[in-house]
This record gives sequence, structure tokens and C-alpha cells, in this order.
Amino acid sequence: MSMQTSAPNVKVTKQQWLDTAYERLVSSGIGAVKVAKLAAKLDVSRSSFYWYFEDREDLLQHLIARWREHNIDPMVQACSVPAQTLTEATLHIFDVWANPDAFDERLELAIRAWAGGDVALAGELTLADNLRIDSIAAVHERFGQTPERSIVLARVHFLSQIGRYTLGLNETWEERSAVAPLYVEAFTGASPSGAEVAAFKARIEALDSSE
Amino acid sequence: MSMQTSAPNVKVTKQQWLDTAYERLVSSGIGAVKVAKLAAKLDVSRSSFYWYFEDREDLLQHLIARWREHNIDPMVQACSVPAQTLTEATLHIFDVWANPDAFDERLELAIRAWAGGDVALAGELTLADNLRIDSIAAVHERFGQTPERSIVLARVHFLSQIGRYTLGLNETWEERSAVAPLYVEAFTGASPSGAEVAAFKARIEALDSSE
DNA sequence: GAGTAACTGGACATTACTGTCCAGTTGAAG
DNA sequence: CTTCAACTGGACAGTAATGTCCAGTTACTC
Repeated sequence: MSMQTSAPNVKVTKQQWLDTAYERLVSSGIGAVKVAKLAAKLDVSRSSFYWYFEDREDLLQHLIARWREHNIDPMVQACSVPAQTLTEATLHIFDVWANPDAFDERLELAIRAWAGGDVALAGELTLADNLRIDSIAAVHERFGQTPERSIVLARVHFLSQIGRYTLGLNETWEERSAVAPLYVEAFTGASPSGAEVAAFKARIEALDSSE
Repeated sequence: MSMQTSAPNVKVTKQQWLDTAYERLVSSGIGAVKVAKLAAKLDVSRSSFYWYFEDREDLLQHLIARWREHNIDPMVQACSVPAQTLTEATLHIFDVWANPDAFDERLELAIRAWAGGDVALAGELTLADNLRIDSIAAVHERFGQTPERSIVLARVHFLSQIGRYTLGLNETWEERSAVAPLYVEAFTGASPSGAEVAAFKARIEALDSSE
């Protein structure tokens, strides 16, 4: 096997198929992810598709896998970052929302819409939601909140975040970090200290420039 | 015109077509609302459909109209119910969430998913979202909150509510009203008085028994 | 410069819809 | 008891997808 370092007659790669499928998924929903349409967009015949993928379902599984990798693990990780206060810990979770590599909001939204018509996916989504909410709730409990209050605040936090993109709010990150302390207060009942907010803003800017 | 008080040869009525379409929309998404499928379900031929509706698009418009009537007005109304405190006013908004006639959550969810692949609908949805959030924000401002804080809390409130069904949380109303005070606190920063909570629970029970 | 593996195009068969046409059927009104 | 409007069924044509088959076309490889 001579590896695919050499690619004889490639017009479009597997990655290109995936990328266009992703693009259509996040911008027009799963109903727009059709082999015929993708082929037209890539200006290649549909047969090419079946070289790389078993069938359409195979492609869709790849899209779901992408979501799993991008939108679950990093957010669970962020909940176990060490912190001195609940507000600081909450700001560490905000890091995730600010980082497209750690949480792809458009993809999250598309998957959520897709799950509305797909039972298996809906089940997986529910598990993922519970996992993520429980992770946030665990943070609250770690800082002495009651279990009831922890779960309420965790839900409010996670759902507001999901909802932000659901409503198509596209503020700049300047606007968002300006109101961030207000959201921290809504999600925890306490205001973050000046130092905590400053550290948060510094992390965001570092992220921005690294792109 | 002899009116349709008499219905000669009716196997299925327009309302039945609408109801089955609604049922499929909320349970399987807009992609499942197909003339052929509905006809099969109603055990009638597709031609019958075209007697009542111009085309499939016509049917879809009826579904959107249903959403407009059920899920927007009542909620805006609830925000202008007189109240002594912010917590009491917030509990009046909770009335809406508790009343399927005032807010059909499954329909809201389905419309939201549908809008993901339909630009016109997405535009209308954004307007409706802003209207509803602004209504809640106005309540906060009426009770002396700053505009910034008002809009943040209004979003958190509305989004959490949308999210509750998004995540498929189906608690009983007993469970829900037990944690209601915690949510009021999260959405306002203050706890409702015992009397306010009691009045809220009484309203809910009255609703339950009237069904 | 022949062979081969990696890929592509074009033709085909199939399925799932949509919408139209028109000839029925049926209940009630004259 | 005829007529008519309100409805229904079945046949037809059209479109958009899916997936298969197979005969090319390359660019490296020996």
C-alpha cells in the first residue's frame, strides 16, 4: 500500500465533502445535506461521493462524530479547572463559550434541530445535555450550594447559552465580555471580583490573537 | 350558498388534516409533514387534500398561523398583568409556561427547528423572540432595574424556558412548582414571598382542574 | 511505456414525493 | 326523483433524490 501521499486523479477529497456537508448542515439544516446538492456545489459527479462514503447515512455519522468531539469533552473539562471562587469557576466555563474550537454553537444548534426528527440522535443529545448540565452543577456543589439550587443554576446557565445562538444573537466579543459579569451574577447570585473579570478578558484576548 | 352545515360525503375534514399535520410537526419535525404520509394516516387519497388546501405550502402557513396565535400574544399580555413586586410579576409570567393554551412548548420547539432551514420563518421567529424578551425586560424596568440588567435577566428567563423543553425535561407540575421559587430567584435576584407562591400554586391548580 | 490503484463521469433503475385531471359518489334541497 | 355542490379515488406526469454499474482517465511504479 503506497499511502495516499500521492493522489492521482483527485478533484475533491473526502475532507472537502465533509466540509461542504458541514457548511450546509450549519447554515440550512440537515434537510439541505443532499448528495446531489453537494456534488453540484463541488462541481463533480455524485459517483465520486460513493467512493469515499458508504452512503448518505455514513456521511451523516461523520457529522455527528464531529459534534461529539467539539462540543462535549472540552466543556466537561472546563468544569474541573481549579478555581478559588464560584464566580471564577463560572468564568472558566465562559472560556468555552468564547472558543469556537471548544464549542461550535452553529453545529450545536443544527444538531439540536436535526434531533427533532431523529429519535436515535435525540437520545444521544439528551445524554449529552445531562452530562454537560451535571458538570456545571457539580461546580456549584463544590462551592457549597445545595443540590437543588445547583441543578437549577446549572440549567439556567447552560440553557441560556444554547439559547443565545438559538435566537441568533451575534454580538461582538467586546459586547459580550462587557455584560459577562451580569451573566455571572445571574448564574451564581454573586458578582465576580475585578481581578477575576480582568483575568477572563485577558484569556479571551489571547484567544482572539491566536487565531 | 347553503353553508357547510351539511357535509355530504366527508370522510375527513380540513380540521383533521390540520390536526394530523400538527401532530406530525410536533412529534417528528416539518420534514415529516408530507401530503402522502398524512393521507395514508387518515386513510384517504391525496386528492382530498387538494380540495381543502391550495398546496402543501398552504398547509404549512396554517401551522405557522397556529403558532402565532398560541405562542406570542398570551405571553406578551401576561407581562402587563398588575403586580406589587417583581417576584409576583414573574410568577404571573410563569402562569403562561404552565398553560398549554397560552404557550405550546412542543409547537414552539418544532417551529424553531423548522426555522433552521427556512429563512423567512427564521426572520419572523427573531421578531417574535425579541418581542417576547422585550416584554419581560419591560417588567424588570418597571420595577426599577437598569436596562442592561433587565435585558440580561429577561433573556435568561425566556431562554431557560425555551430550553426546558428543548432538553426534553418533562417534570410533573408538582415538581415544577416546587422548584419555581428557585427559578424566580435566579431570574430576579429575589425570593418570592410565601403569599405570592401560594397564590401562584392556587392559580396552577385551578388551571389543572378546569381541563 | 505497460500496469495498476485511485478516482471520476455518465447511464440506469428505484423510490418518494408533488400536483393535476377527471370521472365517480353521496347527501340534501328544490 | 332529479340535480348539484361537496367531496373522493385512481391514473397520470413530473421532479428530486438515492444508490449501482462500469467504462474511462489519470499519475505514479516498476
